[in-house]
Amino acid sequence: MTVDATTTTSLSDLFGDDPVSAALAALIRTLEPGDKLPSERDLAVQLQVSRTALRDRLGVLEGLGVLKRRKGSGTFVEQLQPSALATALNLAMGSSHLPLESLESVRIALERQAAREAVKQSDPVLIAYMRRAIDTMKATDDHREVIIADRAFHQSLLRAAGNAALTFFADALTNLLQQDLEDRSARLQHARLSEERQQLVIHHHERIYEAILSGDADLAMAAVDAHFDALPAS
Amino acid sequence: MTVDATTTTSLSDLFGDDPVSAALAALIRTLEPGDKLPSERDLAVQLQVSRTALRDRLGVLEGLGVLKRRKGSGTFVEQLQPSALATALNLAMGSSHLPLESLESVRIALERQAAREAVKQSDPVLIAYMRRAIDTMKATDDHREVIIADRAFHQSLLRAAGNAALTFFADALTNLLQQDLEDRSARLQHARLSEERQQLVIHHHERIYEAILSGDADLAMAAVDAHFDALPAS
DNA sequence: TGTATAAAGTGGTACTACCACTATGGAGGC
DNA sequence: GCCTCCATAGTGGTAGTACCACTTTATACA
Repeated sequence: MTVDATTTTSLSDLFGDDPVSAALAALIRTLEPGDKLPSERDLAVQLQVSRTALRDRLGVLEGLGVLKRRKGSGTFVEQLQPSALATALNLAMGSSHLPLESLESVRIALERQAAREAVKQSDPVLIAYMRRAIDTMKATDDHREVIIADRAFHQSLLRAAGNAALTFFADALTNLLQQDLEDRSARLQHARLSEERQQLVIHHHERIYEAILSGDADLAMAAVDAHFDALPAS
Repeated sequence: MTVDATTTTSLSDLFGDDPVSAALAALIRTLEPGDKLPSERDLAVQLQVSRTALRDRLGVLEGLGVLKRRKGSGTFVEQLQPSALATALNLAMGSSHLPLESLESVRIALERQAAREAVKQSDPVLIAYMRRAIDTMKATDDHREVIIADRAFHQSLLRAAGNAALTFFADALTNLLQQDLEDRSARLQHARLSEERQQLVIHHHERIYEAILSGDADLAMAAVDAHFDALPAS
């Protein structure tokens, strides 16, 4: 990554004038997800701060989603988890801003882009997952399986783009929107699609799938838009 | 996904079986951004935990970006800050995953969506900001002002959508990409646009602006795509 | 060789004392 | 009456200790 020697700048900028957080950030940069950090006691000595202060920063970094402390085991570098972002967004939604519709709009934007990049990527294996999700939905009429297949299709679409950031944000939003759904209708039967509606969904998915196969990025994006325009919150 | 009926509430799910975090989350939900939380000493008594444990959770929530502790003043509910997300993403980038290009691709997706919604929103005041940014870039040849005007245009476009989530994510990405730029070329003169290139940017901005004014959402999105296709990382 | 148990190591909590900073309000001057 | 200054109470931040609960590892035993 950054090799310039003068890099006191951006690191300290990230955490203001806090040298401990900056040192931790630098340490994390040298590690891979899954790696274990030194013990809090060792790290406190190494950074010349008390364990109390160290733990405070570790907590912040855990909140950011880049660390995970496991009781009895140690502290590990986490692959940034979409769920962490979802948690933050969930709290933000409660505090009035970030309305639900605006989040759904972001999700549409991400899927539209995913369709575009899936065309360029053109990975037959990943695209095959989309095919299978469509076929699954065609084959069943159990409303739970239908919903699962629906989600599988959209998830496959995102994966087919082969874009880590796209997947990350989309997962976070899915996570969040699902949390919200469970909140509002805990027991209310998962809104089951009518037979007619289900056929419409399949039709739209087919169109998206075929557009991606055809190699026409604009057509693929249009197909995604048509899907969400016709079936909001699908 | 897990559909267990035992879902007491999503609150407890959010923080596992940690009652302290759940209680804090519930408290935060009842407050507005800017509101002050009880002092740590009071809150610790109220939640029946030590100040140590309480501070640990407060640190996590601060990392999530929903709280801000100010020395000497108190702890306040924050409007979820894009910069917090940017910090997390920045660390994630260092850890190999989430490559820069994938993040830029998300930004494009968001701006494309912004153009689409700006058409629907059609707020003359917000659109006027775009106009002004274009005119500013036309009028100056100072490379710093050009860059500022460029950013102003894109920011105006995002704002014109009138979509909080869109703005939030875009700001986070802008924040992040800018941090990264400063990292790599700290002293390297801000890549100044050639005269030719500047004219091209202006042309593209004009096309986006006019498309939004015309009310054609598809045209607006196409204009955004044309912009980024011709001028990556602009 | 395999299993059970002990030991070492880890993060989590509690409590205390103190520091540095901020805001508040009252005393003094104008 | 009004403003300035400053002591003071209140706040988050840090340090250090001791201990707990859990996990992992090493050891002893069968």
